[in-house]
Amino acid sequence: MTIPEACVSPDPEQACPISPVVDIVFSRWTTPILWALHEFGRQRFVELERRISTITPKVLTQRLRQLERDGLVVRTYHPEVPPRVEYEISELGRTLAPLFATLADWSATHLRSVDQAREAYDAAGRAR
Amino acid sequence: MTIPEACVSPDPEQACPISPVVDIVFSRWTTPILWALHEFGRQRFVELERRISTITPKVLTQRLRQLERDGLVVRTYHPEVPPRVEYEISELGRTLAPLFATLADWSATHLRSVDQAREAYDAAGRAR
DNA sequence: CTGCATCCGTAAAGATACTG
DNA sequence: CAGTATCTTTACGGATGCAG
Repeated sequence: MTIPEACVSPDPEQACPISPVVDIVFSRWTTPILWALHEFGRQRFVELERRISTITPKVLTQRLRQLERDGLVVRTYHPEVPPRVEYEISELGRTLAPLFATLADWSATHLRSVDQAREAYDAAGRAR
Repeated sequence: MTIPEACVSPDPEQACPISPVVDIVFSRWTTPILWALHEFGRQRFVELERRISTITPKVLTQRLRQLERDGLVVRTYHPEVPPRVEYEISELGRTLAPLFATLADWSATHLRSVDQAREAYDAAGRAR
């Protein structure tokens, strides 16, 4: 595991009170994972792996551990043969829903503008 | 510039409609930069550098370019001696304000829970 | 099945020094 | 002042193999 406290900002909070949250909620792969768990409910490791098709098991494990440690995801181990592990969003994780909704709203409204800005920027760059 | 389309998710959107926005708004250093510009208005490169004290000029340049390309920040170059460059939030960037507010709210309400979850997790880990 | 361990390549971040 | 050039370091992510 290479992420635990490494993702804690050293000082940027000084200039930005929301940096800590960003590190927790928006580090790599966390949104797809949380979204999948939120949309499709409790599910097993392989299901998540299949849903987020480009993630590797190693990284998926890392991120799930991180999310579990942060209390956003609950991991349930069933000592059977073969073993079965299920993941689900925690109560704390569920409190992120309005945040994600706001984000989806902004996306629907303004994402196109970003694309246009990029095109304009790139076009101007080529002209120079 | 080493970031442009490299930060574009290859597929995760498939499993998460908000991934694109996350890549744009919450990549490294972007929130401190946007926050500083939002809080203190238009300012020069050095001012930003001093405010976000741990960022290096190289990375600050990279991120500002990225934000400019995405249309979230406006860069104004004054051809004087010595040169003067000013950065400010764009109109599009300003539309992020409610999003940041929601984030700050969540932080105020739930950040403590995350800390507690971490402590509990680490304590249990040591016990094992 | 679920994961952990390891090695490895790439690429972003960081530190430092230097120009127009 | 506003960056750029260069080098070093670190982390990420892929591939493989193996254990419970």
